[in-house]
Amino acid sequence: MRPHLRTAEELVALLRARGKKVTSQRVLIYRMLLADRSHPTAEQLHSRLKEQLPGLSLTTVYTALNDLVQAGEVRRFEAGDGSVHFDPEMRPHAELVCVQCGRIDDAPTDRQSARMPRRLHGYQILQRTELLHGVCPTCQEAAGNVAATPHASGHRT
Amino acid sequence: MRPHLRTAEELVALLRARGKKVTSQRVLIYRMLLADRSHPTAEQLHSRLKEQLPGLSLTTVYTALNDLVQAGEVRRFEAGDGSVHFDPEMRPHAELVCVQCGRIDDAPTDRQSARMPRRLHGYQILQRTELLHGVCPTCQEAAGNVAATPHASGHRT
DNA sequence: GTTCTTGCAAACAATTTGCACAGCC
DNA sequence: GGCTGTGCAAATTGTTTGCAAGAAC
Repeated sequence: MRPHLRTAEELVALLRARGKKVTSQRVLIYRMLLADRSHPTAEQLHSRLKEQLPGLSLTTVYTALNDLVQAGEVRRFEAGDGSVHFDPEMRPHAELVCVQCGRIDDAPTDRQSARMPRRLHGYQILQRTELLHGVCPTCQEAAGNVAATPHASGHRT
Repeated sequence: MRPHLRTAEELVALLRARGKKVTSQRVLIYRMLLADRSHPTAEQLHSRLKEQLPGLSLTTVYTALNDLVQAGEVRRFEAGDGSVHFDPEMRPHAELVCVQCGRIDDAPTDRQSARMPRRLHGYQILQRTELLHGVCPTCQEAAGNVAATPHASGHRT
């Protein structure tokens, strides 16, 4: 029992199974998303894809991504500042979002990250999204090693 | 050491401390947000507030909310379908989001919900947001008690 | 051949910005 | 009185929609 799509071939199978057409655009879009671990936005994806397929329209990218999200094969989330990102990794995991540079990493899924109750407070839980906002290593250094070395210095204001 | 604002009076103190002006609008907006556990959007908040203060503009609501978010006194998050919500509860907790009706509840904060690592994967974690997407009790019933009673019936398609 | 997809442009919705006036301090 | 907040309208940004032509089945 496969968890979720991971290869372009599986995408083809999914599209067929859903009565959708397998177009070169969709395959390319999905390939790009799979190969991109940076949690790109629709626009970022589009601009990268245009290099390979100049005629590709943003609309098509949105359509393809939305389809995938609806099919439950791609995760879509907002970083917190309004930017919307896509992630092909559907296994439960947290996203590390840098509030300074906007960079996003997948948090190493260990203990609690794997937990997703089937039911909670009467709700039937289908999916879980965890966002951890903070400062990435790079930005910590850029901000001077001051903040990098936790010396119990109040970080308010 | 208070965790975060909980009363309108504290809001006044915060504004003063930040050199901001205490306007009737801001107090009203914050009061309304505090009294509203439904995780309203800026527009919902605005339309409710207009009943009490007809002249209130949406711009002002946005400004006030953004200020509060920046001050770290209000949480802002996207439900997953594009709608942006605000929540005055800053203590770590998860949001239960109904994918059918859009209703949002706070998940009873127990065990794992309280966990927020200070550091992870090199990141300095500042805030955590957990979204649990699922079907609320009401929508489960509406969809017929079929899905309500887990009988291993595939819920795909 | 029929149906779904693409690409372009227009339509939309949500949020921000510029500016003059009003209100806090 | 000085400075910030408010309200209105216009500007922006991100995403969706309508439609004709093209590709997949």
